[in-house]
Amino acid sequence: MSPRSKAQFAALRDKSMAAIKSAALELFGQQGYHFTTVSQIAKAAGVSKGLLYNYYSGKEELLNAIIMDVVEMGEQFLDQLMTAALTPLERITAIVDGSIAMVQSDPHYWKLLTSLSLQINVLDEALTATLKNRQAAANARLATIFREMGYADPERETLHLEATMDGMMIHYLTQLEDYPIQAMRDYILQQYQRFQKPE
Amino acid sequence: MSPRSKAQFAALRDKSMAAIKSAALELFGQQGYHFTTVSQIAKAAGVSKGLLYNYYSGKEELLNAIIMDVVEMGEQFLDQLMTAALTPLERITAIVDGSIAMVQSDPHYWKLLTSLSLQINVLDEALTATLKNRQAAANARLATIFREMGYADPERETLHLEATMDGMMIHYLTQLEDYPIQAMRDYILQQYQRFQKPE
Amino acid sequence: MSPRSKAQFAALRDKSMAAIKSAALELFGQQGYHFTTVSQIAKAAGVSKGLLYNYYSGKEELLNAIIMDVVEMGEQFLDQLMTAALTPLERITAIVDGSIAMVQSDPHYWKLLTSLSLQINVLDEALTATLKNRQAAANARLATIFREMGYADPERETLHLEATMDGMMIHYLTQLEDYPIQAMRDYILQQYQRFQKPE
Amino acid sequence: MSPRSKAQFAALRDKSMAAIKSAALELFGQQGYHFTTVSQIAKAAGVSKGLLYNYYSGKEELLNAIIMDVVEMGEQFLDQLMTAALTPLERITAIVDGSIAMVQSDPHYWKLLTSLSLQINVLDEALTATLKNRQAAANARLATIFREMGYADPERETLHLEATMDGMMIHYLTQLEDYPIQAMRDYILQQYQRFQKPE
DNA sequence: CATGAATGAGGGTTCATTCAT
DNA sequence: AATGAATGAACCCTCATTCAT
Repeated sequence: MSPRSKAQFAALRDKSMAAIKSAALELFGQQGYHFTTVSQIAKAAGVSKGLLYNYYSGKEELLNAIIMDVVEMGEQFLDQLMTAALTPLERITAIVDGSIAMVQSDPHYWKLLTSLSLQINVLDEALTATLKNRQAAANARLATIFREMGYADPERETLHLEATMDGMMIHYLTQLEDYPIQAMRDYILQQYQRFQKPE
Repeated sequence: MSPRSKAQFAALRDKSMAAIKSAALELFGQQGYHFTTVSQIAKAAGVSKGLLYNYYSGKEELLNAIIMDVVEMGEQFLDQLMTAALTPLERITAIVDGSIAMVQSDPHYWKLLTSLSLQINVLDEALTATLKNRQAAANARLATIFREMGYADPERETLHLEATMDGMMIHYLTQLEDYPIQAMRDYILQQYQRFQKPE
Repeated sequence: MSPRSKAQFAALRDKSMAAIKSAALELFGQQGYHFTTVSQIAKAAGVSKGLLYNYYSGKEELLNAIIMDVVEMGEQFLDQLMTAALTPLERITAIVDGSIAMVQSDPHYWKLLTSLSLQINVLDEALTATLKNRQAAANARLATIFREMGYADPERETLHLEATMDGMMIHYLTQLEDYPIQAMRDYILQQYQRFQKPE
Repeated sequence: MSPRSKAQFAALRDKSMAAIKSAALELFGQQGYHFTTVSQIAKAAGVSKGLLYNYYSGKEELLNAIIMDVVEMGEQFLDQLMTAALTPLERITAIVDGSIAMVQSDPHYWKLLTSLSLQINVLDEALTATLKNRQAAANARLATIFREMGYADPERETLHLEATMDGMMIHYLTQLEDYPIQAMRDYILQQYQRFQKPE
């Protein structure tokens, strides 16, 4: 019936949406959310401003879409890791190394995310709530690893690892090659390697 | 009719500048840097926009001035702490507790500062460089504490403490009363309490 | 596989055009002409924007088509009334009551039409001229009623009735149930009932 | 204290606000509200767009301000008329003639107002409510005239006169010199001249 | 006949900054 | 030292319309 099939329309749409998201991610990461204009994004994506607004209700929704994409990528990473046949220590090592790799491969973007999470009036409440829930779920999974290792308070251990990792990350993001990230990584993992399960 | 003395002018000037900085700090903290307008600051400070521009070349310089104030406050705190008659462990405890107290007393403001430090194009290069130097100096002083305690690699220990502290802070700033900051504080300090100086 | 007959195509076409006009009428009436978008009309009519532009050269022509429909409905009503076997007073009563009934049955729509007739740059000149002619023709028919009744100046009487009716309508449209439209109707008709044909 | 006195600032401000309102009134009247852009208004007023927004929160508030100005002019006219030493018939004559003169002197503007009162989503609720109240107050004053003349139902007579007047006005506004407004005026007043106070 | 992706000119609005006094 | 009126560039967003298929 249709001159273009549904699938053709969908392909067109998906392509444009992906181009827009990709351009926005790049620019938000490089310049920051507030300093990036919708015009810049449209131009970088090779589409008109109007088309951008056909697919995203505004600059903020575009940001939300990007963040959700990344959240889901992170969860898939954690899924794979938790279902793989690994010892607890190997899992932790994979998490630490995976996190470092992610941040190293796209530091601008992680600056953006961390910064946004601390800003007021930028992320809308619905998204903030979602992120909180997802974070809690991830924490619970991490805690099972420490429980398996025999830690007395796995939840506290989870929070401690996350604090150290996130702190390390913001220092790395601020200083980049001046920060001894590999040495820090080794030092963090050392503690878990030395841990002896109490009788 | 008698002209005001130079001292009187200086007093007026200092009072206005302080009012401006105070108003800006308050508003930046509550609303974020980008969502705070110069007009709002001037109105809150009880001065005209024109006067604000007499004292500060713009919104950004005002931000810089505020940040430098805080940096100096932090350094004074560290000064007092390092010259007081304390054991190394007491010093570390004071640093940890002092940091937590500061963040708890004005979380909005620390959200702002942390967020800004991760944003690009907001803080100018000169200020960024200054902050880096000051941070390095503070690190060196912290390292002396760990050296005194007998740690094998005091610099690494400093970075580790800072990472854990900063990570904890951003989690606290994001979750506030949902974050068990006291328990984390105890756990962090525990490690230093248990440390045995190698023979 | 057999191609559709011309009649089938025409039926499809008429159905789509009617759906579009109906949707447009509804939306223009509810939201006003300016606040209704072509996309909304197409969606409400269940057709694509492209198809809408196949049938109507744009938003304005669609409006014109709707207005012409109503003009023709009004003329048919007048036709029936003038050819029916009625006394002059019955005719006037029917006109007054018919007008009130029409406006009461769809006040949003009549708000729209009245408002449009007063706006500049919305209705194009050709349509405005047409409306003027049709109005003049209707006036002439109305005047015959008053002439039949023996009024000295039937044209003036026509203008007077129309002014009173239209004024009453805009007050009704503005105030709706707060306006005593039935009492006004009675009062208007009373004057014609009391009129005595001069010898 | 101030480099410009308060009065000087106020004069500057009032001059600009008046220029803006005057330009807006002119353009709204000529082109209609929706077809007039803020840029056009600013240019016609000889000020920047920014200044316009210093004084009016937007296009709509500017419209509201203009409407309120006119409402108050109308009320002043009615005030003068009601306090002057006139017979009831002279008062009515003055109201009719005054209304016609107002509409004749600025037809575009009255087209605008009438059209707006019938449009949805244009005038905000607060203004609509205010206009309703003012209209009711004006009606009450008009009714006192008819009461004084001895009409059995002065309120109804008021509504009737207003309907006829407003209807006549929209016909005049639509047809201008083609509409026999003086003849209509005479015919309307004739009815009141002939009225005999019942015993 | 029918689709909806794509356009782009132009709209209303904001706000850091300047400047005459 | 101090004011606030005035600027204008740039922003986000809308929507009637076109067009390849």
